Amino acid sequence: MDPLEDDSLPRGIALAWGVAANPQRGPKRELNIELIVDAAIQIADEQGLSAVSMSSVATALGFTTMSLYRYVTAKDDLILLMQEVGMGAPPLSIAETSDWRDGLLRWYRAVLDVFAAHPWILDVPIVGAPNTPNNLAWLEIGLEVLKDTPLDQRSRVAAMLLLSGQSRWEAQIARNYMREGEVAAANAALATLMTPEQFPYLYPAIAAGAFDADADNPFEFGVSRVLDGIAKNIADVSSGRPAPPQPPDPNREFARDEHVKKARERVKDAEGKLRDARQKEREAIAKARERAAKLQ
Amino acid sequence: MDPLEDDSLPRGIALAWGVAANPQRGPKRELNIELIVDAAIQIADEQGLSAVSMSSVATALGFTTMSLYRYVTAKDDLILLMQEVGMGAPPLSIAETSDWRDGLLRWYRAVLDVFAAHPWILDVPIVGAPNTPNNLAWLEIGLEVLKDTPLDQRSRVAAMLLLSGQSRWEAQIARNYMREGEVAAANAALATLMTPEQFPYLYPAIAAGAFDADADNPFEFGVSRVLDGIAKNIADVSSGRPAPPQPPDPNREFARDEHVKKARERVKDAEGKLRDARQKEREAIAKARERAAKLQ
DNA sequence: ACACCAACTGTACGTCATACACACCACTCT
DNA sequence: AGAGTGGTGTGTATGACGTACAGTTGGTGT
Repeated sequence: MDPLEDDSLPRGIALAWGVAANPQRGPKRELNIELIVDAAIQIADEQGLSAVSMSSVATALGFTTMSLYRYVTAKDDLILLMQEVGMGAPPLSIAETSDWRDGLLRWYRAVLDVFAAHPWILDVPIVGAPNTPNNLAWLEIGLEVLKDTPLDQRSRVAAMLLLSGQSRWEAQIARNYMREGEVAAANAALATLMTPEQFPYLYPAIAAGAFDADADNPFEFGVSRVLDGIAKNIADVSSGRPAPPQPPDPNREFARDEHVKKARERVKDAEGKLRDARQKEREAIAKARERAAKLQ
Repeated sequence: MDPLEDDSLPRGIALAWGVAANPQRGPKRELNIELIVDAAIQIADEQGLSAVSMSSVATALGFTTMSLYRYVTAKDDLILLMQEVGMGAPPLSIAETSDWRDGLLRWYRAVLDVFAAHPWILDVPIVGAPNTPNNLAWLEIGLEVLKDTPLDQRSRVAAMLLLSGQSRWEAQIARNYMREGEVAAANAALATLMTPEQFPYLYPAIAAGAFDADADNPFEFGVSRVLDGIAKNIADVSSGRPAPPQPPDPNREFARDEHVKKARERVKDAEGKLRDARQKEREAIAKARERAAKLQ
């Protein structure tokens, strides 16, 4: 019946695109994926992502745990679909402006709204580039906002990626500051632990309340900087000026793989001695224990 | 012996600051926290954070699982300490420049080096504002870099927070693009699924290779924008010009709590009907099943 | 009519974090 | 010196979790 089916695709992705093969034979299905995902989302909304277990979802639906596996190959699939459905489609009003900056700000705020409604989305680990319809739709509408901009394709995508990251980060921070009591307590504890000598620049900042929940701090500091940065890039490009290159990092004169390996080595080396010492300590303990065991 | 002890502090934090109470009585301790944390880090370095279990760490050390609980109240403590130790102290060379922009770039690259060496740090959930020595030291040195800047305390902290977020995000992305084969495969799959009509702006971008692993794309696009944004902010402040306010969002005229609640409601409302429908469907199924059960 | 396969159930397994009870030990106080 | 106490590492147990596997039942294509 369903002409679209593709076994080569991860089941979750296939489901998200609605191209999963649906079998014809056998008893009629009593459940469906939307129902399952929806139940899972409801649980996550109410009790957080960690409360979403195959069993909790199944019981919410009145089925057994294992029945879900007829619709989803693994819990990861379910999580992926939750994220996709939870994000939803971006409000089209985002693109209803001719000012790219206004548009991106709308985009950003819309994303933050989604995160406010479904905070658990922030707990879903990022697996790779977006490849499900709603997630791509968010990217799409962002690119539409940038359409009259002189940026090239790569830069547009990079700009949207940047904004995505910023929105996630901001939402993350906001969530942490949700419980204000904890913040105050943490700040107080911090004050007793850190000394002005240890942290000459940080201490006064905290004393000045820079760590408190946003009082008069310009609320959207982060996005504003990001948008300013994009604006500068746009201005540079449209004035034909090449973006001034960052000063090269002596350790970054390699291809990416190479570089990461290098960095890894450098840090590893730095930690090497300490590690070796501890390894030895560990071995010494192990030996001592063996000896003790033998004696006994 | 240890004059510093504070029961009111979460054990993990106390340990990080080295102010955890160390008991006098009883048999000599065979283990110590550094050893445990170090073993855990080694496991995470080699097999990822998910491979770190109380049992795996204990066996690596040659002790029983439960013995670790004499040093750590819960696995979360261990994770917190792993993060703290994994971050390490920031290289002091970061502040050895009089140019804030250069300094922040060094800061950023140093953080990326750490993430390259310990990718699992990205998997450690952010719990709140940094409150352990090394994490604060990173913030501290960032503030030092900004010391000759006209920014006020809050803005400096906000700027560092922004840069932190960007570095995490960039590292996250970089990690995802590590497995290039997968990326290519995903892009190919995507091409078969999305149509140019559905995604008029995105489709050409992908076709143009905007999704491919960084080829000629300016490598540090994100940071460059962020630094440009901070530069603009600095310029504005030092020229006495007040930062131009973002256009107010009609939904953001409330205090933060209020706003989040509001947003939550809006999205919830939007989804309400769908949800209700599905809830009803679910109930209908449940009833049908009950009836069936009774008949049987 | 029959064969087959699919939908849901039930049970089982391995892993995990962690509670709790033990046996043992060293410092402290008498 | 001897007892008491609170600490050590160990062993066992529990409940939650994801999911493999083996039914049992029921629809559909032949």
